[in-house]
Amino acid sequence: MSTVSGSPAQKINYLLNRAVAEVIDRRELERMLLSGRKLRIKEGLDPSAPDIHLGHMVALRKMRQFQELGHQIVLIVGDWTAQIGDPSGRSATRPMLTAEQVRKNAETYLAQFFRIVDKDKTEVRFQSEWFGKFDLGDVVRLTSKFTVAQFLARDDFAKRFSEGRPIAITELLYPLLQAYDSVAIQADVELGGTDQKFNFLVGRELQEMMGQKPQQIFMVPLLVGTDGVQKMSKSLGNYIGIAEPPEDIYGKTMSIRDELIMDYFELLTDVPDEELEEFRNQLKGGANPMNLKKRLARELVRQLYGEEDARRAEEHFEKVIQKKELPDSVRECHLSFNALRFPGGEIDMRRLLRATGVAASTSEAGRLINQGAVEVDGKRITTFQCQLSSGSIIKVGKHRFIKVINADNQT
RNA sequence: GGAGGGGUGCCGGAGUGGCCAAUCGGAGCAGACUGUAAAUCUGCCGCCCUAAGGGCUACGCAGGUUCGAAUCCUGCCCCCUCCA
Repeated sequence: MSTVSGSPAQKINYLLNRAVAEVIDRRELERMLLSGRKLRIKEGLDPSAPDIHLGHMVALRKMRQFQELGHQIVLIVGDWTAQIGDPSGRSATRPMLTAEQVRKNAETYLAQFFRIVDKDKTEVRFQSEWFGKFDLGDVVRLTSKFTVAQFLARDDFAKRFSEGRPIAITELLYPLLQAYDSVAIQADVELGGTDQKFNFLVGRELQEMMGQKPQQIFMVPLLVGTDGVQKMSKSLGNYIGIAEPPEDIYGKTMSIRDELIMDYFELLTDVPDEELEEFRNQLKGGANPMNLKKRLARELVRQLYGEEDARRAEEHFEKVIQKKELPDSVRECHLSFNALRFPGGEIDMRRLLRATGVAASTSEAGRLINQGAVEVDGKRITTFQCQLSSGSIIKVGKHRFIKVINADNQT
């Protein structure tokens, strides 16, 4: 994991300026950081989407920086709010989760979370610690502090309301619960994406109402996903997961559109600002963006896996994608050739592709073959039947490879 | 409590008795072009069958009418809007 070197003052400066969208209240936070007091930095975990991707990483890196300055991360597992489904930035109601799903998701999430954030400087808390004791009276007291108009001020609520689309009552509850979390753990700072601004602000208000000092709000920019349009999110499928294999992280990074390169550098790496400026000039000067993108891809894999894996991922990319050579290792599939033969004795490639899992169905496999997407040992096939020897390499599309081994011979 | 509208493939959204495995758009996949970029163009985009061709499922659920239903009828479930 990367560490920014320098004096505490320099680190604070970096923390407050690099990859930051908005801080409320900035002056106050700066003062608190300089005071030397150990701050409690709150971060919410939404256990409905267990996989962490680069979009989350922007905030996770910030947490890491806070930790390096000696502060305490308090990670809240939203086991209650997950049952509601956070409506932030969405226009549709989300399905509720069962307690069991939440627990399982949280486990996966934490394992990934601690690849970036220091576990020893993190306090993990479950909402059920406090909401489990809530009774109706508490709920009434909590809800009575705010008005519908206040909540309708929130962008997505306002939009849905005016468009006549449904807003579940529980969704209005969401910001309240999240706000109460801040009270429960006495947060000094809450950290997250800009789409959370409303919820964060409710937290501030509620803390003040309940006699606490209102938390400072630290918002990081939202990372645009691999589609180049919408924010990175799992449900949109435009994400790069931090737990994906190095080659995939590298490869997916290479396929982002050029316009995103600098954003990614700024939000996801510690490449110094001066160097980024230089990159921008290079791009303006007509340099091939691919080279910068390779640097970016390397940086990302290095952060998540280390130098050695970054180098290997790059080699893999150059070899397989750029030079169109075979990868070093190809997934092997052992299967009975005889079970896949036509009466004439040749192999039915459609059934083989399905059996190996490359295609979801025989029909799909047939389509792939008809479209010229399938190569056997470097030769494109155009018919379903094929003479195949054990150990053949099959390539489907641009980057799917399998090696088929005839299991008939081995028994 | 009253009135009205609606549930279609991954999503949006046409279709109101046969020409519907279902127009179109998006997503996705593949091919061409490339820098595995983007954009663009082309094709595919339910499942199964030895590709032509055929079969089987499918339009909220369950029945029914009909030679024939996503389309008509009955019941049920669910959703939305407006009035109170």
